[in-house]
Amino acid sequence: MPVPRKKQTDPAGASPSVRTRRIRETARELLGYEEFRAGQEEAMQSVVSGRDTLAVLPSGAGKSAVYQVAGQLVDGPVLVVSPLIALQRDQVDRLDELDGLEGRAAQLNSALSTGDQRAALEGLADGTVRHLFLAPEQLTKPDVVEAVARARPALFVVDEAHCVSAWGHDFRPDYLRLGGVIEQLGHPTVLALTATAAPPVRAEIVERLGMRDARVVVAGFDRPEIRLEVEQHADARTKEQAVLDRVTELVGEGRTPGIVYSATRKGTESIAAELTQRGLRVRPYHAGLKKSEREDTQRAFMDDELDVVVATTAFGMGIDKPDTRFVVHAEPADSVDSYYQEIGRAGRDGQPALALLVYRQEDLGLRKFFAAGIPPEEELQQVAGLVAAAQAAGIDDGVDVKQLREETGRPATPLARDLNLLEQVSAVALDEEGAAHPVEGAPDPGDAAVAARELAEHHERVDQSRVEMMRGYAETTECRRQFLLGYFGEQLEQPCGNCDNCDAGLSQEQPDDDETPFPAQTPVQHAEWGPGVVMRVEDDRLVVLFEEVGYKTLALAAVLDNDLLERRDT
DNA sequence: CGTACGTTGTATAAACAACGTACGGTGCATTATT
Repeated sequence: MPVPRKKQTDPAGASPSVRTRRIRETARELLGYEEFRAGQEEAMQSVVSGRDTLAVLPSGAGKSAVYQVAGQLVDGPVLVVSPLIALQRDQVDRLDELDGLEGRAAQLNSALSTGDQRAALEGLADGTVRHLFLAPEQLTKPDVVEAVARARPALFVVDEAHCVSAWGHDFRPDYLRLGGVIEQLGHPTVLALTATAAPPVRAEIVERLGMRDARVVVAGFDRPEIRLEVEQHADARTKEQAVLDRVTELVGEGRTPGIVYSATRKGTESIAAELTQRGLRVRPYHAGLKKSEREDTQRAFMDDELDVVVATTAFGMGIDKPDTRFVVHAEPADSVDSYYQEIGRAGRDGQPALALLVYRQEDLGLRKFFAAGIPPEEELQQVAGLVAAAQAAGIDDGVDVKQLREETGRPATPLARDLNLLEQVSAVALDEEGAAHPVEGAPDPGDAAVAARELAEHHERVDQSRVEMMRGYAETTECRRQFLLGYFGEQLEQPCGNCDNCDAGLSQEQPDDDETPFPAQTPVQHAEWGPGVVMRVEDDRLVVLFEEVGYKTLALAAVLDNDLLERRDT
């Protein structure tokens, strides 16, 4: 039986000063906070006042505290969408340790017995569960959505919200369905949390989640304690040798532990083997290893039993070891966003740390390959056709991924991606249960497939341009920190003095706004590429982020000589 | 997109080019067997 909910005592209209007091009291009582870190209180204020909020807070800045505290002050349970089961478990454990919250947090995922899954939803219904953690995939199940809706959640949290943008398009398409779920739940207050999101990623999160009048809180991005270095190599063998030598040297100096990122599973194995040979305490880590092995490696890393973990991107989210002293990349990341996320795992204790990229231009090729992925037009046409056919056959329930899987023999993930694409070009409509229905006036399946493919091509262009920005970072001759911060829309006035380019005396001061025709953040228009925003100004080059084609680097002389850019009013 | 690795072709033969092909990351949930 649902317990009648308490009358709301702190309506959205409560005065800011009352809110401030209650937030501070709760933070002190619950977490022992005497003061807040940058952005925390502002985000809590915004959420408690009932406003949709995107908080971009640096790693380790206590993002969870925002929903832990705000969750106590809102009128209803809190749903937390979290990408990994391991993360859900950690968060539940952490909440369990807090005074007065024992047993009030639960997770819902396939690692639980059916009995425990049912218990979680029952706890939500009777009010004993205050925080429920789940992955987006759970919210495609009608009975889960129904149970959640009945509990009338007051706050819908999307943790690691950059996943919406990074994974939604293909890898985990259910991330794109969250906006619909939020609507179906009557639009509780939405809180999106992430450590790393460049301006276009922020915009995409807000749009995809259907956030209304979103308050965007961005706290200081800079991590001055992380020294930035790039070592260039032409030859593959020399490059691997450099990785081994630099890591051995760091470990020899006692600057441990560290993480080495490699783009492939094979790479992690071979680097780990070589380093072991040199007497280092090393283990590889990637998604192809046994679960028990992965867990033990992570535990060993946390318990200081290892000098180095050599890993693919599988090692990351949820790893919080503040005294990590270095992050070395044997290959570039697929974007500056990912790179910053990965190096951000070093030096969280505020002590000096090193982020070293050992770079070969050719290694970007693998990233470009991963960034490519346009579904075949025939497949899109077939899916669109099957949806239309179901209508013609008088089946009113629509077509869901399960049926499509049976009829096409294809795996669920690409089919869900296809439906997302077709929905975005208004060829089908997805209902609350994720089933596809034909749309009135929809293009025929052939035209729909063409439009959907074009949309996928657009994503691919943008993703490829993000890889190009990674090249930009690796190859820039100016201050690397200015480059990184500029990418995230923050300007650093002076060269940082803590990167290899600054040491070499290559860095220059950013030109003043009146010294350059297109200062950073200027909205511009390009004849071919359309509207964009200047992200970065170098001596003789501009980096512009275009809405349609992503990041482009332009020679300033060519821009001026040929009038390539116009200022745009916003 | 780039690399590793296997096959073909060359034609005093062995070694080596030239070509073709397969492969590469992230996790949820679900299902069928032990």
